[in-house]
Amino acid sequence: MPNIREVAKASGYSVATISRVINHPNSVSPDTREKVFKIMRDMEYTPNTHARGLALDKSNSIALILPDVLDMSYIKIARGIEEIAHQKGYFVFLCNSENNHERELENLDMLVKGRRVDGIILVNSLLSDDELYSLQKEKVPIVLAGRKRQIENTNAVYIDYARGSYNAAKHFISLGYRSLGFISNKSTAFEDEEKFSGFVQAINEHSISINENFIIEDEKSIRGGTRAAKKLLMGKSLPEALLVSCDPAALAVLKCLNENEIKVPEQIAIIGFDNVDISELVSPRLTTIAFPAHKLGLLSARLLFDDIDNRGYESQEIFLQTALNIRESCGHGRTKY
Amino acid sequence: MPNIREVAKASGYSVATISRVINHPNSVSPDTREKVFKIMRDMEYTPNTHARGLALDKSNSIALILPDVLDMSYIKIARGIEEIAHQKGYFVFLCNSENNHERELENLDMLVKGRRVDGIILVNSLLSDDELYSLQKEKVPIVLAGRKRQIENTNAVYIDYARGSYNAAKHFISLGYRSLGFISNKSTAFEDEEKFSGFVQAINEHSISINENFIIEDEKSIRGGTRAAKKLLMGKSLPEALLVSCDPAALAVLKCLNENEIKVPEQIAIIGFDNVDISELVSPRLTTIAFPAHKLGLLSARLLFDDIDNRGYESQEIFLQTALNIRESCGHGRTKY
DNA sequence: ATGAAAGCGCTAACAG
DNA sequence: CTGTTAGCGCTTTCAT
Repeated sequence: MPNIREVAKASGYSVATISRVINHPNSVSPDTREKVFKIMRDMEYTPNTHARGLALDKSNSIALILPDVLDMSYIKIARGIEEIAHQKGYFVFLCNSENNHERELENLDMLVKGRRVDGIILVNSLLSDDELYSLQKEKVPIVLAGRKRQIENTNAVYIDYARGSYNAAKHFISLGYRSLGFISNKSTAFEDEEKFSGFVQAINEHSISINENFIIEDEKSIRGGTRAAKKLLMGKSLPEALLVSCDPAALAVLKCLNENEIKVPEQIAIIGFDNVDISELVSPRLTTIAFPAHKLGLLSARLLFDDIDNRGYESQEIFLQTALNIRESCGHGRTKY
Repeated sequence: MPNIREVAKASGYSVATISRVINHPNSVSPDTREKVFKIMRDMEYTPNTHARGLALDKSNSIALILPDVLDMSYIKIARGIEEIAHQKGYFVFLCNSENNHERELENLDMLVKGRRVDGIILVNSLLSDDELYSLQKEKVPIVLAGRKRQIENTNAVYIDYARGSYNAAKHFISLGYRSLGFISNKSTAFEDEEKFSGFVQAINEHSISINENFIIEDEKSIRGGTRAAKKLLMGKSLPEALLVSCDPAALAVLKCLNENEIKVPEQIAIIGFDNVDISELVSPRLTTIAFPAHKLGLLSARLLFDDIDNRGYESQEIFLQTALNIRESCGHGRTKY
């Protein structure tokens, strides 16, 4: 693997000139430029990123920190980010924080101080305000994805989860349901609190009372959904309508209800969250709250690169809304009572 | 952000000593070791990876190249890899080749020559033997995941896709089905050829003839499955049993059949591929060919790190078998005829 | 057990 | 437009 000195030697130019054609091609005569490019191609020269990184204190890479790599919604976000990064010639470090606060912090430290990433996208981060502040002090561009910005001067692309479940609950209410249940994800994530709060808000606006037996918390997964459904079925009565914080769990609930010969939506209406691909393939087709995950990724990345390319820009906060995908499981079209 | 010189100054030791406590803690007196560690902690010192990478020609990072980040099976692989890498203190570059040969090559070049990754895991790679050879010449540890090794001296963890569909087809045949169909993924991927070849082999062993109308190729997705199902339904007759190369497509086929009031498995039996989580939540529950994606990731990573830590080891080839998850859609338990 | 200094490959002054 | 060179932060001989 040749280095810049060998390219210089082979081309008859100096090291500085080679460096120039790489970094400022216009500052060099067209003639030398072409010659040098040709030689670089012939020798299959690729600049060493470590050397360049050391000299410029820049890595041409960004970090993406996800709470859970196996969650399809996060993956869609990742995809959007990778797309933009690739366009810009950046590579992305994939970090799975496993919803673990400590691990997120530890990774961040290595990434920022050690690897000198040029930017960071934190998806549904667990960081406290203080931690965010000290990250800011490192002067590395950040964007908070999925989470409302709580501190000044930071880019954020926020998904209005609360509004999403608010709308879903409202939809239930408008269809005449008065007894509502909620299955939430067991986690400390900000996102999950929000989902619940939107639900509660809708309920309060209609002075409907909440039956605590219909509020169940379990793992964000198929298993969690199954367990929650079983718990629900053990009670004396069922809610008329049920909002489930994630589609996989919602699908599991659907399945469980089906096995117990409880008709959806006739006996109990259901709405899920996330619009997982499969949700329209089940029967009844699952009504779900969709959020633009891919777009979230794209926007987060753009915001980040705006900041990287042009530090000092004013930071932005973008709100993204969810959409209620009305299908069959919510009993839309039923006669109100 | 302090550098090693400042730590040296603050501690009263030389730069060399600081470096030693970081890299060879035993080559230094216990006393200084403790002192220096403390100072490093106090100053929140983290070594600069670029400088270290430059000096050692090592990056403490590996590259993971995937054909499609949005495919759940690949993600499970990625997860396994990330787990091991994190344990070893490595970071992973996530690269989406988008099933694009050119892009895979280009990324590889930057990654190996530019970023000096310490190892590469190629999942279902599109690389030709020649390309693989020249990669080998760069002396960077490689493991081929998902794909049979075709060149000498390279680590590979291979999934026997062919055997998977062979077994599925055999299962169909043992249940008495004689008219079989196959919906395959439209792609140039090695994996997809294999799936088909296993199917063909099973058929040939029983001198069943193949009806070309029942062999359909479409996109590896829900949409592809839907289109394929429609095409099938437009024909005069339906096969008795259908093998579908991926679960999302299989689920779409199920749905489509259901809408057309064709009973599965009574009128047509179905087996999918990949064991997507949701496949056991639909009705009828989807029989599917599962492969150990997470394990594949784990093993690939271990093989890679064995090679990184100890170059010169003999390379290994590991075969992983699929498992036929028999559920309802294949008509298992029906009376043979 | 510790220190001094060369060198990893590249970029950006600075000088011509 | 091009060349010379210091220096980025770290590791590792080579001394002591």
